Amino acid sequence: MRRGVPTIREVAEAAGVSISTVSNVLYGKQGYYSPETAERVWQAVKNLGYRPNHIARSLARRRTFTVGVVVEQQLGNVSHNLYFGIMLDGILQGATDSDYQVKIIRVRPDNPEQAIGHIEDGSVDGVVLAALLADSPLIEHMEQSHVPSVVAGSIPPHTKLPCVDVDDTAGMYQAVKWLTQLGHWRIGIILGDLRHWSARRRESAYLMALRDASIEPNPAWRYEGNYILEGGEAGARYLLNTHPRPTAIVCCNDTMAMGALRAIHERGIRVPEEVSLVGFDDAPASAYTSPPLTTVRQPVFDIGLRAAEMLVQQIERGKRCEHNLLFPAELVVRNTVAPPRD
Amino acid sequence: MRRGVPTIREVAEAAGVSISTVSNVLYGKQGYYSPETAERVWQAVKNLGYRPNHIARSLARRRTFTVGVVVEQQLGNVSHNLYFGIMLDGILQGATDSDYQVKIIRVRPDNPEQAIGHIEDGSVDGVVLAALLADSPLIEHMEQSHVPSVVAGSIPPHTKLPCVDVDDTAGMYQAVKWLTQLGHWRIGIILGDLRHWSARRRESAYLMALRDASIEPNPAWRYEGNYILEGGEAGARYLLNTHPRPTAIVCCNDTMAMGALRAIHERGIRVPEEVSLVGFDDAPASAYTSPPLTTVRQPVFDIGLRAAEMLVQQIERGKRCEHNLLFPAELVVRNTVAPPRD
DNA sequence: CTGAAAGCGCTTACAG
DNA sequence: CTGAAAGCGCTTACAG
Repeated sequence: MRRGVPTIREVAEAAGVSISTVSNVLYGKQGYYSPETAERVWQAVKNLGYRPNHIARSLARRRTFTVGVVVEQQLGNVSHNLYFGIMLDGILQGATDSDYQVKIIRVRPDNPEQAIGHIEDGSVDGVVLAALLADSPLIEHMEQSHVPSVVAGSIPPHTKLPCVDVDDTAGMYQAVKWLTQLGHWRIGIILGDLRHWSARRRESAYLMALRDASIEPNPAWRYEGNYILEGGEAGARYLLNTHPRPTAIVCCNDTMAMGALRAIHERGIRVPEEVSLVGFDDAPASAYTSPPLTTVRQPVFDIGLRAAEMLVQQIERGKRCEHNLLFPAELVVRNTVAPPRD
Repeated sequence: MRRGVPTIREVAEAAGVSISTVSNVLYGKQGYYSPETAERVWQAVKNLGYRPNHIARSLARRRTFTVGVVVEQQLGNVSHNLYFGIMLDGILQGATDSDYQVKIIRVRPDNPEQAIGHIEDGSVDGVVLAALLADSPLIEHMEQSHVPSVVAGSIPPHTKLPCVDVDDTAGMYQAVKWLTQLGHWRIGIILGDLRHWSARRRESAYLMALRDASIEPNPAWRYEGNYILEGGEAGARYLLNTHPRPTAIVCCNDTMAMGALRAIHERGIRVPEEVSLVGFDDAPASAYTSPPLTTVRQPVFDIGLRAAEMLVQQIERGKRCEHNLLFPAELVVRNTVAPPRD
């Protein structure tokens, strides 16, 4: 395996210098070598097709220049939602801009210890914890850990770790408040997976907005979803069977709103004339549903990007970033909301 | 950075044995140590919270137990399509099942050399090339490389590298043939990004199916798309403005079909009564469009999974796998296709 | 400006 | 069964 790959030693021999010198010119250390030496070294590098071994370099420097992205292995994450892909893209951008590579660390629900092993085994300089579950032991672990971390796409209430996320409380509050101002008071909700902080926070914001409008929340209009299409569909079916049924339904992400839309169509109910619908995320597809979905936008790519940047800073400055970063949510008005008819 | 992390030396001291012995018990080498020794070592490991350093281990063994996933940084990949997320999930599964970690290697169109550097710098034992562009220098490079690789989600015509993908030629052929059998002959196509082999192959299959039905392809009914929503929308707008317009439109992926659906609705044209529509992928959302999308299913997760498995085998057996793996495509009939009316 | 040497934290023959 | 030693491919003071 990997036979015949040239090492720094062979470069040194070919250039007729020591390996220290090769290393120095590779690093461009000013004042450590003459121009002629550099020239010979670069020639040898080129002739041999030499590339520094990243592993050896990492061991010697005790820095790997790679960050880990830790993500739960489960529904609603990678495979069922563009959310994770977009965030990963942002993280990739932020990391590679600083010349870090990225490794995926997947945590299996039944075996978080394995993930911890991969975080602590020296193979990454830091990790971004992506949309972790509320009961994940990872966050408590990372608070004690020597390896730097930042939390992205979720804000555990009491953590000391730096977090970057959307202000979903404000976003959801605004959306529900707007519905109430339009005259809706029978407002149903299809919740996200409540193991996520985001889902819990969005429910709280919904309740707060109702209370502030002096509307008593009706438990019959509350459905526990899971952030995926099927959950949205089932949720809408359920809500549409309540009596009286809601005049508006808020979904805690757009994927569920798409599922809900299908169930609503199936019943022959018109959106927004007979029922209003609002989502959360502003996923790419949300402008393409019919009718186009009114939703709350969050900057998922930027969340990933900034999380990676904060992590890199933390790694390089050697101390923890003290502030959280909360992006504002933005209400995106399209065509699924209208005042109630009755 | 990472101060205070215990090393094998400290474990050895705590257990009162040599580091070789520690290493041997860690590896469980039969017959290399007494039960009592093992006991003392494990105690020390536990007390100190020792974890073997993965980098040091990699250097010593010249094996990193990590595979790279190389993916183009660009539209239509990660952020715009669930395709990549699902494939990544499959790769993750396949890799972690064999205790490999995975690193993302992103190739920037303007700088493929950088990606090659990350492949060849010893930080991965092998790579899966995910949905590479046809003109990517990566595949030619990997054919010469010492590092094992498998191509996933694309089949470059003449490569010696093992490939795993769907048989999209058969899938597309079947779909178009079916349309012709229903009586369609004005069949438009919204192509994928033609820099992908998949897009080219699907076009060929479309043409082949037309020819086999003695239908002359009309260049006016051919639109070059890009695998994303906007392209599908623009493509449908274009096709609906041709005279006469197609009675059926085939989209080279579901994401574009969703875009097309929107443009069609916007024009007040009914699907499938006035125009039939077929997609490709069977993305999760495709059962949720209205009407639900008829499409060609490909097993994206399994493509990723098997690609990773083949790669691991190649790494461990030390020799290249000789056969490609072509999953059958399956026509999924939902509600967007009907016989033409005229 | 240059190079010998120690060291990064492991593994792996090898000798005993 | 056990340990001293060499080695993996680099980097980094340090002496000259």
